[in-house]
Amino acid sequence: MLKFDIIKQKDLMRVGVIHTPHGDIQTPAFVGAATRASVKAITHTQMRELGSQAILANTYHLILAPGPDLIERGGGFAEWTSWHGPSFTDSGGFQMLSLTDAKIDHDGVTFKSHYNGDKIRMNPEISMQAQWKIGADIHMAFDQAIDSTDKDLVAKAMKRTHDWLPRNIKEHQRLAAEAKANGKPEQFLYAVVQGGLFEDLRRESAELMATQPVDGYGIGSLYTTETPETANIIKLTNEILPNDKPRHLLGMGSEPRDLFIGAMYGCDTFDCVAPTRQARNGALYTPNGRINIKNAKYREMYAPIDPDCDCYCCKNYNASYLHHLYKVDEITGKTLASIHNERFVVRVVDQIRQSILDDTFEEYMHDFMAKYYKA
RNA sequence: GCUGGGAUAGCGAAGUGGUCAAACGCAUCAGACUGUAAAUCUGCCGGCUUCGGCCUUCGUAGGUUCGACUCCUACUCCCAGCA
Repeated sequence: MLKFDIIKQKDLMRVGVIHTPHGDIQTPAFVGAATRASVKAITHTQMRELGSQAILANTYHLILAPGPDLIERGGGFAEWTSWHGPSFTDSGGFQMLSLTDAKIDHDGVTFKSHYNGDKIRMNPEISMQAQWKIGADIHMAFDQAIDSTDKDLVAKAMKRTHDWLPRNIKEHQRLAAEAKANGKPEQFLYAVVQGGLFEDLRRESAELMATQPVDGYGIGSLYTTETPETANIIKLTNEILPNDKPRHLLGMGSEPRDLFIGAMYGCDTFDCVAPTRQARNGALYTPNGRINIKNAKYREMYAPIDPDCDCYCCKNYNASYLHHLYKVDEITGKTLASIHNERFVVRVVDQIRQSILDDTFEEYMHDFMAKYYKA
């Protein structure tokens, strides 16, 4: 079993430590999205320096290239990538939603590779086997992600996820026993709750998940707290899930508000591609809201983007220079901005953690929100 | 000097008598961004606008025509070849 200590708790909100074979994760924590085993534009060293505790890679993408067998032969995820800290893999379930070429059936999914058109078959067993070969510490069960307000469709995706869960668990347990026999490090499994934005479906899903022999939970198919029901769905889900296991809010964090709400309602880890993607596209987070570094007003701003930011970018470079790097499309600009955004969200979540310990969460959230969302 | 080619919005470049404020690309200006097919996508991009339109443009000056960026004349400038 994955060891998870809760250090302090208030209602659903808690501070804890997830103990993985590759180190501890102090929670709540923001996990960097490293889909193809790289946090885009940022080196592992830079990730460590900006305070990232863990990264999350994607099974589907690593099946496409370079293949789980190669990574296994290369010594597994930590050894092969040189990211020696805690790691997660997502199952590939999200790609059923994000890729239009996915054909879903009762057993699994057939994807068409965007590299060469090859058919890529995935199902719970294949995902589990691939994740064990890749060798991240924490795996996600193969589920069906969906983004719909059509209750029938959402219920169908949930049902499918539920049907697949025992297969995920069985295969995971088989591989775990095999690994143990071979003296290999432990790897852990999170089940993923579905049910969209429907209270009854979420409840049904969470109640089922709660009884399963898994190490923790992913909460899937939620996207933004701009949808008002989302906060309530997170809350009611975590009220049902067992308190003593960690919960990962899958893919949410394109707005800092998402992180506050997630933590407030009992989520322990987060991942989102937004900080790095938005950075590459010129949108940078500051305490006073998001800015676009490409805007003409930064042409001659000789101060850092955020003078109070402790990131490598803000400590060393001014906005005018960064603006220039974007206007001429120099890749270093994207690296600097990605470091800044990633540091921003990592720090926000770290401060959420500290504020929970200090009993100042509400004030911190209030102050942050007032500044960030003042407009 | 001669011969030929050419001058279109910030740049490049379509358009060869009406459907042209003028394709397309770039640049500009702005917006978006979910468990990443995203260093991507969208909008704007002559002036004014109550967003329905109105006005001024296609080197310059004339002309032909109901009508010209498109045809004619002259001029200016550019390019290539020849002297």
